[in-house]
Amino acid sequence: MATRTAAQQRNEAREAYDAFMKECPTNQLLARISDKWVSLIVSALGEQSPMRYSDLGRKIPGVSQKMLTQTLRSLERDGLVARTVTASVPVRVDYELTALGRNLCCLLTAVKEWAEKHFDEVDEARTRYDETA
Amino acid sequence: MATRTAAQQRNEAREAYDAFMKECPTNQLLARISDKWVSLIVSALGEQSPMRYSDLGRKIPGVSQKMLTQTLRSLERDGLVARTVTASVPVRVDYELTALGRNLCCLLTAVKEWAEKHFDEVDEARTRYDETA
DNA sequence: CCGTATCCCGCACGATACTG
DNA sequence: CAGTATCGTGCGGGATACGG
Repeated sequence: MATRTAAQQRNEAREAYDAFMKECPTNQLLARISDKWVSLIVSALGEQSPMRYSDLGRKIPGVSQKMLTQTLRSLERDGLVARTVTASVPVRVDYELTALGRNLCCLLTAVKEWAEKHFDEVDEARTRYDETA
Repeated sequence: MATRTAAQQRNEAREAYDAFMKECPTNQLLARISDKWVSLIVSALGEQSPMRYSDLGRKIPGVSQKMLTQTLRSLERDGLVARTVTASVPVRVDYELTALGRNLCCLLTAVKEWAEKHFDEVDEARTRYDETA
């Protein structure tokens, strides 16, 4: 049992690799931002702010309550959006971008505008690709 | 068999609805771009181009063969990257951004740089949030 | 070297129902 | 109105093996 199998060695290598990778914070943050709900919510709040919970739900097509709440919570945790509760009947909750959030929003709306601008080219490329297949 | 069942009609209506109303095509494209593998691959190709398949695999941490191939294919289909096969032994395949891809790349690397720059603030916000909990 | 094909697991996500 | 709680499932995506 002194001998180490190839599988074991591969596993150890993989674990070491994983451990190293977990420490690369930049990619993690990038992956968090590169999420479709994140970009949709942030850009929605960029256009109009503050917005109520239900406003966001109506503005963003196809989002479920769960994902809306979940994403908003994570954005709040990351300090990108601020949540304000107005205790009344019925309760009113507003969301708006923080300074940091507005900062990021510029970049994301730039991406969104890129999508609007170049959609035709992409669509064209797709049909061309599919025809050749 | 000439009659169309109510279920069929409902289905067709639903599909038409989904196709058109679900959300403007812009948001779909935005969702496609807001994918972590997409952003990682595009930004990798932005730094250095052209790159071989295995180079990309080595450069991007934690990507599987499957996701690498899959994402590259979709990017090729969307006209964002170009794939060049050099028939030799062994085969050599190079990937590089198209003009459209380079265009998008500027924006994505801006996002990546944002992530690098503001990571500390985000991390700080997180610990603050977790403490208050 | 550059993939494609296959299996399979976990969890992201949606649907639904319930509270303050 | 603004959420939580719970359950079911589809599919993203990893591991493995094989083909050109």
